[in-house]
Amino acid sequence: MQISDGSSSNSLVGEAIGAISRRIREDELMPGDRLPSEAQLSKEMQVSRNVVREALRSLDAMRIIDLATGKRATVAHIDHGAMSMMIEHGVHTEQINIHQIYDVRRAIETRIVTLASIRRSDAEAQRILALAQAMRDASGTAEVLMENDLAFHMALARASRNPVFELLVGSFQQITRATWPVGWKSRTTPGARETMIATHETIARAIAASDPQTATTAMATHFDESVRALLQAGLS
Amino acid sequence: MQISDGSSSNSLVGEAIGAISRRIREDELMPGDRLPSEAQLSKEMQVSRNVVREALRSLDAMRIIDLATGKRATVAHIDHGAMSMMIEHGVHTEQINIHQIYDVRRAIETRIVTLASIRRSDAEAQRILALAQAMRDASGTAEVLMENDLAFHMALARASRNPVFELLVGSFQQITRATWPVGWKSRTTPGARETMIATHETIARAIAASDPQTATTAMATHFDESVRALLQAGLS
DNA sequence: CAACAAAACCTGTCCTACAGGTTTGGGAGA
DNA sequence: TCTCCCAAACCTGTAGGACAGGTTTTGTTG
Repeated sequence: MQISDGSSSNSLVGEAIGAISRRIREDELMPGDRLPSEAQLSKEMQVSRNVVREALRSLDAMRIIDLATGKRATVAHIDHGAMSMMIEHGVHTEQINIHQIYDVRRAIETRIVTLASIRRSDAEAQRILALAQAMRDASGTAEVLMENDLAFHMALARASRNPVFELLVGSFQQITRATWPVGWKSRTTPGARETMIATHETIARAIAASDPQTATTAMATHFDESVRALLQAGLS
Repeated sequence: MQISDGSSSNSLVGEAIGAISRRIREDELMPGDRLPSEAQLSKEMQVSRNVVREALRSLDAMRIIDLATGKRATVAHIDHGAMSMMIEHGVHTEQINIHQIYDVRRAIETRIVTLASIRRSDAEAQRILALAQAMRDASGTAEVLMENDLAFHMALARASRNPVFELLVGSFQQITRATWPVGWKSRTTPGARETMIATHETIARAIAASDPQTATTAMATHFDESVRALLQAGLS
């Protein structure tokens, strides 16, 4: 249904999208490399500059290229911006619910900590420990705590050395930001909140100690606990 | 960095993207609902129709809305088209390698079979069994076998009743299509090929028998075996 | 040879025009 | 009154031109 490999849709814009992405592949352009100008593409494919622009916008929306005024389009680095929007759209239109996202995150992040335990650099281990500490330091301010929590999970994904995991964790960040407070508020006792922070510390220490077993178990526990908190808050 | 919640980039198109997605959210439009016409949006936001069109194209590229000639734009159902292209782009530009994708698939699909074993309808169980059988029937023709293999994994994702899993499995389909033959060819002995098909049958039967344990183990084995096959083929 | 300024190039936005789909509303006929 | 059908109104797809700012290239000067 979509473009992908060979040709494309029946519209000129669709064909242009196909032609441009094919060109990126066939010329083996790497991130940062520049594409031809709109005028040149327009001339080459014999379509109006309008069509070229809409095709470039589409590729930009998918984060396949970067657009900037005055400069020519460049091949883009992977980035979760587009996928974030897709996920958010799915949730807002009730095609996805929060539990489904947590289930996916659990599956992904338990694997991530396993890999992170094995592959993390020392600097990454330090940063992860620091973020866990930052969570504890900020335990009084929900918003700061949340941002450190998100950064913590992102740091794990990065330490897994798999950009796809990083992409996925990043994609869920935005929607998590919208629902995180629900889970936090449902942890009414100091003990429940302490446990949540302590679990992050356990994960951080296990990764620093290159102990995948402990790290993975702790992450699984963390998600079990988070889902319970969300359910308790009566979230759909 | 991206739009998402509040406002947006500094370009008119960026603002238009933000305004339109905000409108979808605030008006609580559901998939299939129609958006205002380009002319109307253009008048409302005081920008040229050109800007509106580029914004709509962007949202279409992210599969947030559907565009069709003559008709007004409608809110879209979730679909993996955009993510497929993003993944393919990542692989072609060497930002992602095949092993990383298999690692993610393993993490996701072991969870999928667990869920599918529990949640699958009888019809889904039948279809999954039928696809495993189709793989065996087509074992002589690599291409048909591959398509049935892909359909098999897609059917599992659907039976997990989590649209995010479906989205992810779908997203990896296109790139898998490009690398699947490598793994198949590296299974040089009839025994290796038989094992690969038999594992799918084991998974199918376990799901039909609502046996998550067996299904999950078999899926893990399947991925271990697939990764070994790819390594053996010397794939980067 | 380095620095700078002008020229050439490029993208962002607007406008107008028209070909061909789609939706709608009204009229003809039952 | 209701149904069916067609024409009018509406809408998107594509083209081409124009111009205001950015960015890159180039050529000249110190």
